[in-house]
Amino acid sequence: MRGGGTTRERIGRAAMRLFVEKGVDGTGIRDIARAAGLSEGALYRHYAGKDELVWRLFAEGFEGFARELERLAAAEPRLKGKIAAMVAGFAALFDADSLLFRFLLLVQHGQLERVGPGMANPVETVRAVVAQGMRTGEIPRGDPDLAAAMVMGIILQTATFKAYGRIRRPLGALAPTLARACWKVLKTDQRG
Amino acid sequence: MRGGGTTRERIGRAAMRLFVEKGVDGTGIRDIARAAGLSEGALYRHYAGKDELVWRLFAEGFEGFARELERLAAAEPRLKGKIAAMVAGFAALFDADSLLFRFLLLVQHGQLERVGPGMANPVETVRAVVAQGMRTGEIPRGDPDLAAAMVMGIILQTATFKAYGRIRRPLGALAPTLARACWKVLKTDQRG
Amino acid sequence: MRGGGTTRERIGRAAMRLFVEKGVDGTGIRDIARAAGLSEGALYRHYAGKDELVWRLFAEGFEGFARELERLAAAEPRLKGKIAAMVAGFAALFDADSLLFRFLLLVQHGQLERVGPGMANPVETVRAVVAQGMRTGEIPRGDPDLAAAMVMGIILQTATFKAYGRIRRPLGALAPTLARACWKVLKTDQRG
Amino acid sequence: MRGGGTTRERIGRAAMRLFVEKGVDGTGIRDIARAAGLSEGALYRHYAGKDELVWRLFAEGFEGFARELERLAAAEPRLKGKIAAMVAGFAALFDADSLLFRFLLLVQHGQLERVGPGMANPVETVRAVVAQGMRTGEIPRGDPDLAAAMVMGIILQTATFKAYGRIRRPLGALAPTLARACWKVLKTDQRG
DNA sequence: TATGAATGAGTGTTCATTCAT
DNA sequence: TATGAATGAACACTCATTCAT
Repeated sequence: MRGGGTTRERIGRAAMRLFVEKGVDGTGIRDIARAAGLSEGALYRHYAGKDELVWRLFAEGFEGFARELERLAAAEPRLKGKIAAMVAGFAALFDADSLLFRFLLLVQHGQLERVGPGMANPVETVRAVVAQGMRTGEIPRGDPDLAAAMVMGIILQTATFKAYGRIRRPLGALAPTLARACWKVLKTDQRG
Repeated sequence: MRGGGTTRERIGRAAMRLFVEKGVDGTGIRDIARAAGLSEGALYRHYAGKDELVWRLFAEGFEGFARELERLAAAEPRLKGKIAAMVAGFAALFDADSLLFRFLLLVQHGQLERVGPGMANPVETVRAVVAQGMRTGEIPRGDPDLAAAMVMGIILQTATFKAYGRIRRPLGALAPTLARACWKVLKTDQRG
Repeated sequence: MRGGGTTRERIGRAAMRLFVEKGVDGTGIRDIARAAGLSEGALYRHYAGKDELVWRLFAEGFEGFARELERLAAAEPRLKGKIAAMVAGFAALFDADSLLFRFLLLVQHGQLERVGPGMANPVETVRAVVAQGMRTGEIPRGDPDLAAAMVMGIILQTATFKAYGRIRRPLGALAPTLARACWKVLKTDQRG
Repeated sequence: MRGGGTTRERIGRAAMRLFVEKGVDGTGIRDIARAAGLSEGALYRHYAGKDELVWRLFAEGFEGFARELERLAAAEPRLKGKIAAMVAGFAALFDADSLLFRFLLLVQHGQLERVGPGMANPVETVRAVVAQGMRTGEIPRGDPDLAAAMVMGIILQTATFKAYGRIRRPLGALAPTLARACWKVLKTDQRG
């Protein structure tokens, strides 16, 4: 077991890096095995197949992050604080593990249909927080999906620009600005 | 030449539909040829290959839409109007041709590196409008990329939610709300 | 198209020969393609896959032979003649195309479950002729499956010995002897 | 050592069952190891490899049964009795251990070339008994291989039908009928 | 003796592209 | 211009066997 962690983890990180660099379809089992330092056949001791590998990496990151978001939001009593905490959470994930963040962005559209209703989900978490804020009157009533979309868009598109190098500062440094922007958007009345 | 338009156009639309439905890598030349009503070999009379087909479809849509955005922004004298017009332009494209919009969203990350600096580009258009607004003092100074990211995010994530069925109204109906949200975000001071 | 017949037929004969020589599992698509003088990929233009190739070869031979047996039996008015004609039919198939005969013997156990009830079937043909003979009183009543088993066994085991080289004469020369043996077996009372 | 017998025997029985169910090529070492309750590597302490495992199972059953047949035939003074005893021996093996019988039927064609001339062999035993009967004048002279083929066919095809469920009674109950049929066949003059 | 990770050659199959017709 | 058979390299995956522990 060269490198840190278990063989399974080594495979996972190598795969994630390649997926982000070359795309999932552009990355072969051979590439992953070579990058992880073992043979193709050995890989199947640790993951049932390529689809399963992609799914496991996605599901673990997706659900883990969703739970972190839930925790952060729950620790704040009021909506404004919850939004700020969640934005900071997104930024922290990106800064701490931008590979994982970019991987999640990359593969989400192919994996979301496998996300069952019982699985923790960052989108649902944001939507739920926003919807609750509408019920408590902290923000104007409106379509919570639309509100969640705008908040998510502010965060994720900024992360995308960062990933492309259009933005140089760490997202953590931008989190207060992003949070303020999200808050203003949420305070906006959705009616004409 | 069954169906409207030239053979080349028929191929393009058939391919675009399949790419959106099954992904670019999940769609074979044979699928496209069958859907367009010709043989595999004949397809190569119209496009040099699969990569070229993807690129042409992307480049035409991308550049065409960028020029439309430029036109819409140029027709408005002041920043607020430019933003509203561009948001309405995004919404109109989605409502008029959601297949093209979703195709552009889908393949952009694989194609952006082929977009040269001389090519019209919606992202650059938005960025340029925002940067000009900062120079004229219509909005506070700050990082124009960050501002453009937030504006693009509000629009594109809403379109994504719409594509997933999370939002049911046509984007045209939401455009005023989205424009107002964008404007508030742009008016936000980026400094802590 | 080197060699006689269509490419599809060339593939079929090459495959059949290899299957008999090395077994179905021992024969790879690569072997078949090489023996048929084309590339692996091209083979899939003609057969959907290896299983399909085996099945088509089996089904065509199996059903074709069953119909020939039916025809031969139907041309004789009495049971003794039907049995003799069918035995001669088996022998003629072996002598004319021992490759096909041996192929059918080889793969039958893997393919019989795909043989639907609507498909002509040599075993059922023999069984039906025997059962009819029991009804007409030409042979003693008994279990028609047992009677058919003994008749088939006399024929097929002799063919097997011939295939192994234990028997040197062509089966056609042995057919009268085999038919006589079958007839004696059928005349035997199955009761203690 | 769970279950009866040695580990080696447990492996052998598990393998034999899987071979009959799924075919030799369709059964992997991992399947066998799992079914026998040990690991893949451990299996190699007991058998040199898969081919060796198949061969040992075949050779033991084949030779053991041949010797049993020899014993049964030797205990009878006259040909008719020898034939009846051997038929009963086949039936008894099938009824007592149909797994072994079906395994022998299944793999014989792949293994017969490894059967050396010094090895006891049911086919040779039957042939020798028949040939001796021809010499003693108990049955008409003729090709002993042809006679042996017909006798073997009557028995083995009936066993095959039994294995497929076409025949429901135990073979032991059919043995007298089969023996009578064999005897009639042997009494038949092979000349036109 | 037993384990199961690792190997490396092998499997059937797919695919973008070419080309004779 | 159109066809579709052919190519050849790639693909994900399986397997019998070995070996460090």
